[in-house]
This record gives sequence, C-alpha cells and structure tokens, in this order.
Amino acid sequence: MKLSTKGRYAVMAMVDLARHAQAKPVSLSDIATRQEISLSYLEQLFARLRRAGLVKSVRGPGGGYRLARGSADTRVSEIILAVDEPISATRCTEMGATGCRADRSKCLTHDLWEELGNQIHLFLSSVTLLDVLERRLASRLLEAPSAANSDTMAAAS
Amino acid sequence: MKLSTKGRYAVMAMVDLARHAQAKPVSLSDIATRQEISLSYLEQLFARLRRAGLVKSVRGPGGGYRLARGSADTRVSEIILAVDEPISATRCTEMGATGCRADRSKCLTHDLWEELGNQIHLFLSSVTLLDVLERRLASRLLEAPSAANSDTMAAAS
DNA sequence: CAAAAACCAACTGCGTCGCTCGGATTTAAT
DNA sequence: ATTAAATCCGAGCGACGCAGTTGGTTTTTG
Repeated sequence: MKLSTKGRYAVMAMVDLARHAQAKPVSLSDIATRQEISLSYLEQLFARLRRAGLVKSVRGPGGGYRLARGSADTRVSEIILAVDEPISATRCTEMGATGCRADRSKCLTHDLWEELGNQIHLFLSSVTLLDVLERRLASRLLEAPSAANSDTMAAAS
Repeated sequence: MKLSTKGRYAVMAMVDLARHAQAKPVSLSDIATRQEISLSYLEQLFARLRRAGLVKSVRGPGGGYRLARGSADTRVSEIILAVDEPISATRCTEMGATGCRADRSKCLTHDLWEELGNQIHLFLSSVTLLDVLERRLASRLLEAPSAANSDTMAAAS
C-alpha cells in the first residue's frame, strides 16, 4: 500500500464524483475545475480507475463518469490501489512473502512493515466514499490502546 | 508522516544497532555489511539520527554509535520522522492546518488524510525497538473494529 | 457537420532516492 | 609519532516517479 499524493488526487476526484452524482454523468473538466487538478492528469487517473472497475464512462457530449458501484460500496483503499504503481520492489517489498534478503531470511523489521501495511489497509478499507462525504471518520477503531504508556509519545508533527 | 524506503533503512539500521548493543559502540561498517546497506548512505542517515538525539557517536578507532536512550524507549515513529524530509507540501500538507486550497476551505478529504496520519503515527509510536527485536507487534490495537461490515473488504494486497 | 466529451501516447521539468567519491577530523593502538 | 579506524562532511550522479503538457483520435449528441 503505497501512500503518495497521486492516490490523494484520485480520492479527491472520486469524492467529488460521488458528491455530484445525479442522473447525468460527471465530466472530468467539471471535476478538474472544482478540485483544481489538471484535466489531462485526471484523464490518466480515471483511465486506471476505469480499468479497475471503479467507474464507468459515457462518451460523447453530455458524457462523463459514473461510479460503478454506490458511494457506500467504494472503499478508499481500492482507489489508492488502483492508481498507484504496485511499488517497484526496493528490497523488503512491503508484502514480500518471497523473503526480503539475498538469503531467504526475513529481515528483522519485516513483521513491522507487514503489520503497518495491515493497519493502513484496514483503516482505508473501512472508509467508503460516503463516509468521507458525511464526515464519518475519526472514532472507529482505536479509541485507546488500553494501557501501554500513552503519554510518552514523540513530539509528533 | 512520510512513508518511504528511506525510513525503512533507518529503522533496519537502528534495530540492528539495538540488537548488537554491548559495552562497545557499534560501527557503521558492521551494520552496513550485516544489513546490506551502503556505508556512505548509512552515514547520512545516522547524521540525521544523531541530530535528532536518537543516537550518540564515539569517534576514533573502536568507536561507533550507541542508542541515546534504551531500546525500550526509542520509538519507530521517531526514527522515521528523523530521517524523512518533512514533505515539501504538495497542496493538502498532510497536517496542513493552514488549509489546503486557494480559498481557505478544507478540501473534502482533509479529515481523511488527517485521520490516516494519526493512525499511522499512533501505530508507529506504539512500537519500540525492543518490541521489534522481540517480535511483539500484531495484536495490540484493533483486534476487531467491533461491528461495521468486516467481510466486504477489498481484495487486499 | 460541429462540438463535447472520453480516450490515448509521448514527452518534459522536477524532486527525491539510494549511492558514490573524495576528502577532513578525531582518537585508539602500535 | 605514525598508522589506521572510525565518525564527519559536502558535492554530485543516475534513475525513477510525479504532475503536467501537447497533440492528437474516437465516439456521440444536437
């Protein structure tokens, strides 16, 4: 699960699409002006989203894009996975499974990244477009890791 | 909280350092050969780690690095924050607060990224070097998001 | 037919990553 | 004192992905 601004743009666009979904499909130029994203860049993102089956396209004037499924059935994780390259494998491939070193031994931190990947994916797949629109995030999962020193946290940022 | 392979290298090196901590400091060339990371690259990473106060250096032959605090008091989140650029601000600055658009309105997905950032930071700051060494991850937080459709999850990967 | 839209491919400027090179400083061991 | 092991430091480099641009083509509505 790569996490770049590219995925963010895609999610922004999809939320915008969900928001303005009506009888007529939504054109990319509308989304482009509303979200302040380059039209051609959006085209590239939506090409991937279409191939991933997240949106359907309608060609010709008055055409545009529609969500393939409902906004309550489209998860943020899917959008990000659709547009991001599945990472080019720089050593420990995040989900390697094939083992992350020359010899076959898992590196010491392998489990850590795997768990982190799980956490992120779990969170993002628990959020739908509708959730974002209606501002239903926060709460849900981890209201408090129970005990475990919760005050020694780093300075954050 | 940026998430790149750079931070991963740093964490790998720090875990290695924690593992081989004894009376004598650990030299970077030892870590380099064990972890298969370029020595000069390690030097750059440790320069940042030192400036962040996570390690102390001992110069001269027989020198090397030591953890500034114990392995149970060094959190993974601190390591990553130390080595990664604080991101160059591409629109919605992850933690913007200043607002992410030309006009002052928070973009629709602002809350989402903020929450995601919180999740990641919370997880990574709940894991210490000692935890990684002793393979104490998994479990901890979200054993189950209680209700909320947990079966409709995307294909993962 | 004209215009609006999705489609498509190639290219570009830029920044970061991972790494190299060539040093300099400090300091323990001989 | 010399040597050598180590940290320090800065400049630069090749490759890659990102965000965007250009210049089309196809489809379809009016």
